[in-house]
Amino acid sequence: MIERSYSITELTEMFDVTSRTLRYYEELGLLNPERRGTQRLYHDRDRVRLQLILRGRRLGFGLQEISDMLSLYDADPTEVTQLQAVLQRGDAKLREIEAQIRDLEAVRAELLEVRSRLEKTLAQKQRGERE
Amino acid sequence: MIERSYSITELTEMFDVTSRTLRYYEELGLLNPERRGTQRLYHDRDRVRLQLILRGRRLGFGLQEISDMLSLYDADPTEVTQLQAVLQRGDAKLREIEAQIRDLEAVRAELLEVRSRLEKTLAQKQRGERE
DNA sequence: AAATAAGTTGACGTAAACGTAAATAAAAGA
DNA sequence: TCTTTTATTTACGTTTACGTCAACTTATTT
Repeated sequence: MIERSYSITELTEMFDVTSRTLRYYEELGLLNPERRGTQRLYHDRDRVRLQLILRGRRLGFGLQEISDMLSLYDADPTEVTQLQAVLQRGDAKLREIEAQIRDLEAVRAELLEVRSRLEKTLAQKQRGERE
Repeated sequence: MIERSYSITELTEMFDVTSRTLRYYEELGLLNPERRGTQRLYHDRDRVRLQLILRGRRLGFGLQEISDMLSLYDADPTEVTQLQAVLQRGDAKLREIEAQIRDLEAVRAELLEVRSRLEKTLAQKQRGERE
């Protein structure tokens, strides 16, 4: 696989975001593009991180929260106690995620119920109509 | 089951929200408490709706979006075409939810991977330590 | 070299979802 | 009845996540 690099507009077009968004994410330390003089040069690493960030946004996470999760990813702690702390935080986040999945599945079930109720009503109305 | 009713502070304590939040939701039409003179009187119906709203918030939905979903719940359209429209909107939302569940499960899988990686590193360090 | 396009740094603006404080009214307890 | 307590409306403030200029600087075309 070849190491690609991207200009800011290439990346914005790729993910349908504005350059402001990319600069803002950088301001928060979520992205760290290389500098080619004054201009930003994004690499695959940045692209992947951006993808993760945007998925997080779609899922309703805040940028600070996303930052925390990303720090779990690339954490490489030297101290054992630090490593254990990271593990704890990761587990906590994992439990949150699992709770969220359960909640979403409840929403799904409720929507399906509503759906079948509506379909029943629809069938009745249509039977009534063709008389 | 007895029909209970709640004052605004009872409800806020029940769900750990402020009265401002409840009034704001009312302003947006998400809640419609009875009025006992000038004061608000919430019933079980309101309590259940509030519960749904707060779950929606935890899942990252906006209040407008939540309002739309609630309107699916209590929609009782008279026209067949309207009913079909509601069904369509419901199906669209359902697909969104399912996509969200898939994304969340991906996040879960990634966190589990990170976790096992960290545990391996931890085991190594601990083996190294007791020498 | 001149013109056009792409990118940069401020800096002020904005929508959503409330927080917070002030002024006032109504209910409940002593 | 007097006084806490609870609640109401009004209105300005705040945080997050960007949008939107403006004023330049740097690259790229022609």
